[in-house]
Amino acid sequence: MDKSLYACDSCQHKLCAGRVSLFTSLDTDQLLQVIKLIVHKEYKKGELLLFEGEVRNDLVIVNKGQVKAFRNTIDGREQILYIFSEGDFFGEKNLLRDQPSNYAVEALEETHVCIIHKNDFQKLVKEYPDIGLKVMEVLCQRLDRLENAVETMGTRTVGARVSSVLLEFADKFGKQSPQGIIIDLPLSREGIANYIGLTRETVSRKMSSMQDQGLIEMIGNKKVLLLNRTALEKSIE
Amino acid sequence: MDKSLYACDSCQHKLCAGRVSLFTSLDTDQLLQVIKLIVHKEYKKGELLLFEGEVRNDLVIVNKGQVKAFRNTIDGREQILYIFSEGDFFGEKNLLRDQPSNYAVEALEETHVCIIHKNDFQKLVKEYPDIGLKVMEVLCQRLDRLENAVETMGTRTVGARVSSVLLEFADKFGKQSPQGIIIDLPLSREGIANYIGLTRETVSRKMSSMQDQGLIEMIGNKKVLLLNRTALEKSIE
DNA sequence: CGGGCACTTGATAGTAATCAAGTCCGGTGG
DNA sequence: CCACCGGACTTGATTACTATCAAGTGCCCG
Repeated sequence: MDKSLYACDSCQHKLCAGRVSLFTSLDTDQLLQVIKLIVHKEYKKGELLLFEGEVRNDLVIVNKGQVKAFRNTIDGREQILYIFSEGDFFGEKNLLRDQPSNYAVEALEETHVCIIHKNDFQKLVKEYPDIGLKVMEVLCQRLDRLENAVETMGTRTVGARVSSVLLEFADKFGKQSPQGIIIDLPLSREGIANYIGLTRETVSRKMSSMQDQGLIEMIGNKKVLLLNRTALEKSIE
Repeated sequence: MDKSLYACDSCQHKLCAGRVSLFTSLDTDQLLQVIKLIVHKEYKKGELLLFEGEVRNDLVIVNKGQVKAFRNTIDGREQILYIFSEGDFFGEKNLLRDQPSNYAVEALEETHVCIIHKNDFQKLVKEYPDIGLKVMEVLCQRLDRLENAVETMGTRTVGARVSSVLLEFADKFGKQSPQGIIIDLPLSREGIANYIGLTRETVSRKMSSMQDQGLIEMIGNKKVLLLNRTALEKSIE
């Protein structure tokens, strides 16, 4: 994939908005109209796109890069709720009423976003009801993911938690290769731990033992090769 | 509150649908139109309204009673995801596409529901866009609840988990009284445990210790008196 | 080549699950 | 009205597991 195609420079002229599932129902002219409403912004790794509790009145669409949405918990941990990648959006609650955000959002790498004001977006939804349906669809997907997460977090065995996050990342970030699925991990060990409510040491230990069992193979710290997907799925039980 | 007002008998003639937040934007004539589309159904305690994995094509609105939505996890537990009470609905995913349900739904007590077919509901949404917005709003609330749940389940201390569920139930089912907030527990100890990923013994122990600390007072097994809400909130930290 | 940071590995302690008795309460039948 | 029964809840003892604390180790980048 040539990332440069998605750079914000080309956005302004090509139809970057068309790549976002929200707007797939629109034709070229309509997309051009949408693009006029969009403000672009770029963030470096580690920069905050949104503070926990901040009140905003726009919708943010990730156009390039990755961000994490997280909360600082009362017991001093960081609970990661979502990883948003290209095409994902956040701030949808702002469309309904002005509410403080439940989570902070931080760039995991160089990230470019498209920002659209609540009023403009609401007009779009009224004009093109399909966009509203798309939003609803994404919200339902997000519910699915959180329902799974609640189940995972309630699971008492560490193995099941780590397996489920690897399988989730395999679906979202994995690439098929001759040996198996290669996963580009969006998070560090500590990040993974904060995603599933464990400590980094426990995640580290479990991944090592999975490697010993021949289920996965670690390639540096940022990649994992999933050798035997079905065995990993079974190991959850 | 006189429950008989909400019985399905009167539904057919009075405007039961008007009590549901989904339809608050409609006037009397419109409500009558909606009511024509509704099928009523009743369930006894313990009966299943929906099986895990079942594919349905309608939206179910709880008109009286309470139900739990839950999944049977791979490690043999039951993970409760939601408690739906009067005015809540489920099956919203069916509005978009036919998907198997993520969870089973079981009546916690005698429960009456209103069922509306997907096609009819879609027509309603097109005719009265406010209904679509309401659905979106409820989905966002559900996301809020699950985001909190994920944080809670990631919390390492048992006290925080039990406190958070009591506070949640206090908001949803609590009644103000001179001594404090009286909570009608929708779930047994085991049910609470399955809601927050603990065992019934642990929940029992923690509630006993909270009683010893003067934070709560148990009234039989079905009610809890919340003596000191702010102290309970603080005890989470 | 060196420094720093993320990760791994080891030892220990604390906590919740598990296993196992009891106890309480509501309901039922005499 | 009371005695009994069963299910839900409580409490206790033990075990297993993961967090925590503490050293290392390896890798990436200047």
